[in-house]
Amino acid sequence: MSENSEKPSLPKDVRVRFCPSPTGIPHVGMVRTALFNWAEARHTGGKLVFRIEDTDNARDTDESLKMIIEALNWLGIDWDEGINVGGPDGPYYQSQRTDIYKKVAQQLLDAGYAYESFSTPEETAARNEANGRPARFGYDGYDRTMSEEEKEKFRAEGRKPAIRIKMPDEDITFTDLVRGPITFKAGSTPDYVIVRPNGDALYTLTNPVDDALMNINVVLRGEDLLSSTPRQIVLYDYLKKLGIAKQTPLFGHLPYVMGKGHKKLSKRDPESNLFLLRDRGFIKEGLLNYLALLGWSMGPDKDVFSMDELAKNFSVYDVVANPAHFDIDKAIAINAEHIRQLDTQDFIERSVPYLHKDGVVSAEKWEDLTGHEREVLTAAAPLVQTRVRLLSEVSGMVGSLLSDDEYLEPDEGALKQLKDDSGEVLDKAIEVLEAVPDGQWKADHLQELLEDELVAKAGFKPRRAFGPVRVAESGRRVSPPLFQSMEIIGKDLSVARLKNLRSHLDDVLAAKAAAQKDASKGGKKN
RNA sequence: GCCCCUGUCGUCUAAUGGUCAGGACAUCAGACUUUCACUCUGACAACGAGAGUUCGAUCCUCUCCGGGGGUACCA
Repeated sequence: MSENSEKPSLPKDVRVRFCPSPTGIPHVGMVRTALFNWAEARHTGGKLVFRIEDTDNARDTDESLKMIIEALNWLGIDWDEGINVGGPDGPYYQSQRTDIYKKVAQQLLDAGYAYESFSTPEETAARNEANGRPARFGYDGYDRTMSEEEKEKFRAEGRKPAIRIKMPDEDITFTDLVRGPITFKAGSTPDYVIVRPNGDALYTLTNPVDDALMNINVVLRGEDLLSSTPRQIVLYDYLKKLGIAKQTPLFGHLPYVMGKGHKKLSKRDPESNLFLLRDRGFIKEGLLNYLALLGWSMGPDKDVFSMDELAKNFSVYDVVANPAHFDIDKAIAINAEHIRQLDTQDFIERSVPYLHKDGVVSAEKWEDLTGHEREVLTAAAPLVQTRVRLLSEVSGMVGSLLSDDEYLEPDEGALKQLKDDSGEVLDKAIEVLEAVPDGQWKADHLQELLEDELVAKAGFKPRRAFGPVRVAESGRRVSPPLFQSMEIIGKDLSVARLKNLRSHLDDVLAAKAAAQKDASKGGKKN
């Protein structure tokens, strides 16, 4: 869709990958990376490979791995080769590929592209300091020219070498798919370790080797990996010479997702935790849509779209390079749009787990609900769908409709709706409503009746008239539309609630007055 | 220190060598209304600074400043 003469064009058969390390809980930055890779694959008709980079035993956990897979499944981000689905280049767990890395490291060594390095980090730092270089100068290449005799001496002492890649002394340039041409100056990237002295291959080796073996030709990853690109480019050159890599992939570095202030969204931020967002009531469509907006946009006037539209329109060339802040309010607003777009039945079924968690219904799944629950929810769904922005808000809206309590304790906001004349309002409402024949207990009729009796005849302002009735029926200041609610609740319970609020009214008003007095004293507790 | 990325309303972004610099979220005001929402109307609000190129720069170049990342035997 987009063109950019400064940027290289994509290969015919795009092969992208998503390769997380299974550490910690899935976070939005990770999901956004997965999403863009997915979108690029779907847009171009290419393939998405899903690999797990579990080379860091200390931090990797099975729990994390399960959560990542669950996250992708929930979101509907699917892949073509890799974990669970297999493919021609497996295994797709790096922990099962150690022999491959060992062999490649040896080939690199034999070809002279890599060398054994006996210097410990401490020794390197000490040399830097002794030579007047900052300790952070990095590795100085000391072992590169070490003679065989010296190495032999170290081995005799029982020292084991790390393996380092030789970096050429020249500028390294590549054209980033999102940032354009980037040049790293010669000498700015030291010889780096690919295998630890204990034989463990590091990310620096495993990632490019697997990408090469899995024939990945487009790498879309986080900006944090940008500065490791020059060393990978060098490694690819070596791998190509060894016949291991077909090509150097194209790189595109996606901007960070930032949290508050100028900090990368950290795992401690609750909005970074995918499952917390889901618990909060984000639906996948809304969350994904919002995440796609972080660093990309569909066009001037469109920011609510589906996954299909994303796949149709996405292009890595349109990704912007500057970091984006995660704005929970906008995320919620986008989510609300998607909730409204849901088919009503779909909406209510997706709400059921949240309702169950809040103790509002008897089961986790729609199919397991009672007939009465389903009936009420079906009637209530259209009333609440435009009134919630997150699925977790549904409970508050339908709670009073599903409860069979004959008295609902007014919450704090509801208290404010109750005035000195509320008793008269309730008396009148009870009188009028008790006389309604069962067959006429319908929202329209109730509305007509109460408007007539309370407003027109009794002269109450609508707000003053319906406020107390609402409080009686819902216990809250905010509720779904009153008359429809009363229809759903039914005559007996509706009237019972009115009567009960009426009989509690004096106490409630007294308590309210006391609370106000308290508050005006300074509001300090203890 | 050195290397690299980045800078348009508070936030996400669009567009452009010449426009009133557009939209969305948020905020505020209003309409609708039985509450709250939905919907609609309106308001507020941005090109980090300085040079240079140019008839003209938000856009091109340079410098500075701000922010971020790297400089690991993490990824």
